[in-house]
Amino acid sequence: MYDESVTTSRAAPLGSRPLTETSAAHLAGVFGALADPVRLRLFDLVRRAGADGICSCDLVEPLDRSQPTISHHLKVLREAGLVGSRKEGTWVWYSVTDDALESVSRFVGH
Amino acid sequence: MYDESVTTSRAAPLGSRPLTETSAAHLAGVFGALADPVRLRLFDLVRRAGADGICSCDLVEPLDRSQPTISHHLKVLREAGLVGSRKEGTWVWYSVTDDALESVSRFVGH
DNA sequence: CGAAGACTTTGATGACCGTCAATGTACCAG
DNA sequence: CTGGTACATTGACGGTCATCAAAGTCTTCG
Repeated sequence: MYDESVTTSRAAPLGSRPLTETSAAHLAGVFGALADPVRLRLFDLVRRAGADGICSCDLVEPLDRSQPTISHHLKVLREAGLVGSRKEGTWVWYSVTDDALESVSRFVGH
Repeated sequence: MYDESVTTSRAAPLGSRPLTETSAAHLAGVFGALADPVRLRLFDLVRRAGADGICSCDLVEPLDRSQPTISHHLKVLREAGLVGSRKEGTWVWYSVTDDALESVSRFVGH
């Protein structure tokens, strides 16, 4: 069984070279960080918080996961360069960093 | 140990609602399809082939994986809506479909 | 028909992932 | 110091994934 709906039009970034093995690995890492529903919604919530960021404590309940699980996912997002964290007293504020998203944006092409 | 480099500026798509559980699952699926180095380079090669597409037989050698493995990865990309296939005689031509990439593009926000 | 080529599917294996309970660590209030 | 709060880390468990060899399905050609 084959898919016959093959309508293509989007061009690859012209003038650029095919993905090298290492840059593919890096990009795949970023995509991997976004390849989980919980992390996606987590990232979405953080992004909506804007420059001020959002407290980690406000991310547990809306996602209906245990606190260690949220902590784990935030770590993954942080290590992928998608979010940054700032400790303030007892709690931690998260906000997005544009670096990783820009790699994605450059790959998908506008 | 905390990451102190928190420079945020990218705004979330204004006027849109937080990601629902189902749309997050769908998007995560697309990201998951791109979360592997081999699949990323595979997709990159297909995209570079343009509207004509590229024969599956020309995708095995440059990625240095067994032919069944390439076939498997192409299936993942196809089921994610990232590429389409067209059978022609004995062999199969792959080309990109913009649908899935546009979901990504809309999410990352230009 | 029979052989060969191009893919796909199956089965097996080792690695990785999401999740939570339990525990650990840092900070604040009294 | 004691208790409580906000996170992070550890350890364990079940599930999924990438990979290949082997076998199966089509299709073309003689």
